[in-house]
Amino acid sequence: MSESILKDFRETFIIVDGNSLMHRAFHALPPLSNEDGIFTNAVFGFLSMLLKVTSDVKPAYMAVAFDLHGPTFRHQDYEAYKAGRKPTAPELRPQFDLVRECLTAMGIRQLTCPSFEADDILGTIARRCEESGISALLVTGDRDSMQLVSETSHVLYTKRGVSDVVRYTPEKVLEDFGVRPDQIPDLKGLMGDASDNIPGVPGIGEKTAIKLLSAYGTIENAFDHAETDLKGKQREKMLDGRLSGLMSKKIATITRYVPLEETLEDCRLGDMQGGMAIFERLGLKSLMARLAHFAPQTETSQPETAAIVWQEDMLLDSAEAVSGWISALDHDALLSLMMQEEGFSLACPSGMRARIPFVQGLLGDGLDPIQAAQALSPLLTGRRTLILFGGKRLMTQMAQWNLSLTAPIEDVQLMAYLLAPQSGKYEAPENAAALYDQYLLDSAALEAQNMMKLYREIELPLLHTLYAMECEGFLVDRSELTRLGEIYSAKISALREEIFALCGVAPFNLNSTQQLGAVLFDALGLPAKKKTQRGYSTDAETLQELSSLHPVIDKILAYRQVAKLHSTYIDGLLRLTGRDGRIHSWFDQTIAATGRISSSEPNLQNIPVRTEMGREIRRAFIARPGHVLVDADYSQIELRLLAHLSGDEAMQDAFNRGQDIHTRTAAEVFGVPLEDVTPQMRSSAKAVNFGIVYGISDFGLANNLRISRREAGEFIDRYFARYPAIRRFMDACVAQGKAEGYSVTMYGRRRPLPELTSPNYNRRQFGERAAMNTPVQGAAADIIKIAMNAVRQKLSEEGLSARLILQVHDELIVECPEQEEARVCALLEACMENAAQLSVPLVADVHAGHSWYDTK
DNA sequence: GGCTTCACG
DNA sequence: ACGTACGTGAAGCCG
Repeated sequence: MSESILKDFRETFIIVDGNSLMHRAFHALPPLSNEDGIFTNAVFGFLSMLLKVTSDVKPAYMAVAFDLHGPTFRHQDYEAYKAGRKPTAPELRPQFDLVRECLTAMGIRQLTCPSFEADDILGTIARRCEESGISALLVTGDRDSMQLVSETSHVLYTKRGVSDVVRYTPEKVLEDFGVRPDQIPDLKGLMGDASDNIPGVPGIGEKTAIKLLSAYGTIENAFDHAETDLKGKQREKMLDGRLSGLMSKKIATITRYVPLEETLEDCRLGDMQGGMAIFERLGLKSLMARLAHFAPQTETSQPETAAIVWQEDMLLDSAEAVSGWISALDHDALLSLMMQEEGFSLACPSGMRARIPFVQGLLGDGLDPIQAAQALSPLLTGRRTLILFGGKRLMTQMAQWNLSLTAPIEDVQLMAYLLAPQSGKYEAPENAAALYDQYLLDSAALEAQNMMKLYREIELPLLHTLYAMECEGFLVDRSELTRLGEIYSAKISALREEIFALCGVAPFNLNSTQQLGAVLFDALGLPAKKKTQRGYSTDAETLQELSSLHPVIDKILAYRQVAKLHSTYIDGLLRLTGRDGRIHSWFDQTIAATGRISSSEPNLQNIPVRTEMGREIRRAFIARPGHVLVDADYSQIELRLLAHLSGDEAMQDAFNRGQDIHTRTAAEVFGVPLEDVTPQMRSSAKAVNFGIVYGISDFGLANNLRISRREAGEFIDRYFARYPAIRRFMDACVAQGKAEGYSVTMYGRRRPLPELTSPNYNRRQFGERAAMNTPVQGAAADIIKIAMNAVRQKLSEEGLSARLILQVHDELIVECPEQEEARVCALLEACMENAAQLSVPLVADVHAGHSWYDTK
């Protein structure tokens, strides 16, 4: 973050939208109050954010802008606007006075102006900074402010809560909004903004608005051309909505000329130590500690963990330049490397940085991506540790260019995932220098959260295990897939004819749930049960209940089943089979919030098995000639973990005796001897066991077992009466989650659970179920990862040519020469069963066969 | 692009 | 009064 500021030696002005950030802070944090019963959550969140930005950016100037109440110039002429305003919560209102008291004590200026809003003040400060050659950083949670972004004025947007921030540059605004910053008011003018009660041009949405603006630049110009250039509905909407659109743009435009008394120099930042006393009074202890870091350093102060001072970027546009730069490197043990669209970026801790831009088009100096990668080969195969972001992706890319990446690596994407496993995408740092900075920060955070071992001993080795699996791939019998496809096609045609005949209507698109709903529930008059957002629900569960009312229902269900098999599995798999006849799926270890691995392009973790027709697909997954597949799956790993983690004696006893857990549960719950358990009883008990692992609710169980909610509740009560330690464990999971804010597995993997403090009942309930499920599902994920790494290592140690080719959550598949079958079966079983030492046996069932189908 | 449906653990 | 079982990915429709 400080990098772009160091580059041009400008001073930075941080201007904060006080109202916006206070609201963000208030809603992001639980309603904490101090010893005196005063609510301080918003004050804490706000100041915490302020100190974070200050330490990251080291600004020369700082000010906080606040709204004054009453109508504003921008909105006064627009009555409807007022209706959209929500009253400030009673717990928040007094915190504004508190935070302003704190800011005053810290020597931070507060800027207000009657009739103007905070973002108008932001606009004014940004303009004045631009005129004075100062960089501005606008801190706000208000997307309207994006129009103020320029080369030297950036917006630090608080996406969610106060810690999740994104820095908006002009490029980033264009990327996210589809228009330049100065076009944001035009965009709002066209598409409107429901949250601000800005109407826009009725009927014009985001996509159309962006299209019009990229063609015409401004909303005015778009209106001028609407009559001649547009046609049909769109032309009509634009002509009708002209006045509303121009008015909307006016409302959305932030003024940059607010009459402020203060000069920029008035806002110069001091050491803020004056805040100490009031922080103490308010009981904000952790802020005191952080504020102390800003105290003027005395000579005896400890050396800080020295931040890197990055040198100028070297531009390397030839193989010779790259070699020269590499040979000039210090003997640093580390080097960070990123491959981006524009080129490679490199940085090492001595401060040296370089870029290798990719040559554009056919002309010009420089290297194309392959040449650049070739020039980097000494590093890629060297002994220096490379710090990467998404190392597996880079290894795959290099392999496509016939290059290898064998150097030891660190993967900051894995670190970021472990630190925040549900944020989904992990934004890549801007360049290798920023990547190195993040590596240092994330390493420290992993240490502090006791996850370094998880990273180093499980996730990082797993990256290589997964890469090897992807390279191996899974051999498929294309002719078998084609043969099945023909059978499915024939069934689809036949079913389609029968369905149209039975319905007595003209052919319609059977794949359209809307058209199907219209036929079943309007034309045929069948009773509609569930509704979806778009009309009737036609899912399998709903249709099943109508089965006895009309013969077409079963045909539709059959059609759906075969159509799914054909489109997703036959067509999908054939399309993704490589030239080597094998399917190379992508395994992603940075997706699932619980720590599971995901598989895509294609997903090999959802190949059908539950119905015979679907299971046939597995006949096409085969071992190569002279080889077999060895398949091993954990038996009830999640329930065994539950028995272990909860310490429940009855459940542990069942596993220690090798009993069928669902039968034993049925015997317990129904109070009958094991041998008297009927299949129905076992099936119900199985549903309860599943429910327990998912975080039980009477509603969910009732739905699943098709019994009343009351009966389901009684069922659960009886279950917990027989397994009391499990209830205690579940309660403890939720309590732990609420106290710490996250769930944790026995290997230290964390999953933040902000839902647990949500004011929304449903979100909170969801949080509780996730708190019960995550320690179990997550630990199972950890254990099979340990097993996978062990399998790779043991196969290598024993010199076997067997290779791991697939993982399906609790199942591993190895392909090996026929003569290795017995050894591999034993090795696989041992690796899986010894992956963890639990208080109950961990059991894996192993089977071999020539196709995946045959291993069952 | 969001919704619906359905495949797996 | 509310409205859900936990975790994923892919295909197809529709506006």
